[in-house]
Amino acid sequence: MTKIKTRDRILIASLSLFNSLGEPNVTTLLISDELDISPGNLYYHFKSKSDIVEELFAAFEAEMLDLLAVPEDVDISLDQQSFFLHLLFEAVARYRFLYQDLVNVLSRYERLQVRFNRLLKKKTAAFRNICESLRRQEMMAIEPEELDSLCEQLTLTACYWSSFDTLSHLDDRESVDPGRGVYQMMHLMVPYFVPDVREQAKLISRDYL
Amino acid sequence: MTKIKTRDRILIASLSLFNSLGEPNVTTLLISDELDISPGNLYYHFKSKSDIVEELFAAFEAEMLDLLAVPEDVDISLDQQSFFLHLLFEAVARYRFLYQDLVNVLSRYERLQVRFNRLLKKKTAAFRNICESLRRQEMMAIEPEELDSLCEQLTLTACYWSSFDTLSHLDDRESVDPGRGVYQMMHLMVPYFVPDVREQAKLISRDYL
DNA sequence: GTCTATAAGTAGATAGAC
DNA sequence: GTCTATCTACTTATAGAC
Repeated sequence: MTKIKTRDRILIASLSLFNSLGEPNVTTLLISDELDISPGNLYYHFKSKSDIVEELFAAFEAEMLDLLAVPEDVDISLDQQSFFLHLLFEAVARYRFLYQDLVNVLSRYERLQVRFNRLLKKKTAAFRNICESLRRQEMMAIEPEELDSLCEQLTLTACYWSSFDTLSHLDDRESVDPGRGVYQMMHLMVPYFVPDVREQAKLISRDYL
Repeated sequence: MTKIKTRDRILIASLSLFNSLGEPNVTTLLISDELDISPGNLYYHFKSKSDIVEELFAAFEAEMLDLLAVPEDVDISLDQQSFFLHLLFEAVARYRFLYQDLVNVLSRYERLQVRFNRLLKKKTAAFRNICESLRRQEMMAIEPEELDSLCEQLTLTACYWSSFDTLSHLDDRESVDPGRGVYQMMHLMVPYFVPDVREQAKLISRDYL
């Protein structure tokens, strides 16, 4: 029986509530209620609600920066690539409250805007790295203009897939399955793979359905 | 000098404020302030804030249903298709407040959920119609599995492009250029066009940059 | 560290005069 | 139709006892 510190319990409960109800709909009172602690106690650990949000964002940011540190000039296999996508979608899903009401959240916590944008840029850059690696290995054939468009599209999809997916079942917002997202991302790249690789990629992608 | 009724002025101002500040950040007081009328006056015309939101949604819904009534079994040209996309992005941009904080808005105005989902389904169906028309004309070559994935991707992009685009410049949220969105949508389809059409589509798409 | 009590501010909405 | 004044409810945050 490990005893989790109250401070951490607050973070965990907040993340869970934010994800299922949307950050703007979660009050500090609701968080403390959920944990059976007093609101005063919550404010002993965090001087404001925005501190909680910012600390959760920092955790997300750290995870993403770690994940997105894709080395250049390395040969990436299809399996590594789909695994990367899987981890990416998993991380986004765990902090999906950020994306569900993105404009609202970013406008109320202005300090996050720059950092969020930096993550977006890194994401696009990571996709570009991957595509260029695949091209060097002659697995992918794509023109520069198409590559730009594809990488933007991959970034957009990485951001919004899970929100888009939850739209279909807004009633139960607890569970999110990252699989369809990975499938969709793979299928964005499929047309640009050379024929052999294309079939292989389709096979891999189907595992994610 | 036409005199616009106060009721309509409220709708217009609300839409504008919702789009630029995000619906949750716009209070009824702010709306009445913007119009130099009293909050009481606003509540004379609308019995609640949600009435304003729902009336704006109804207008959006009507526009979309009109636009999405794509006839089946009709030959669609590339130009018609890109024009359709243009109109679609324009409509979405004009009501972008709905998409910017979609989960939040739909969870606070529950009655909109079903209707929004219906629009989403119609959107996907419209894209499917278009693609199948292009396939019948032998302009597009695509397998069933790819078609499913493509139509979903088109729907996702139609929903979120303008939100995604505003992320880059969150400071000035007044103007939104639908062009890039159309370009991006065209480029999703480009790989599936037959070679001749592909070049033509690329040319058309560049006009939207 | 945790509680209770409460302050301070803001939102949506109503009542009643003009 | 429009205004002023006001109510109620809720949210964030603080003070001070245990």
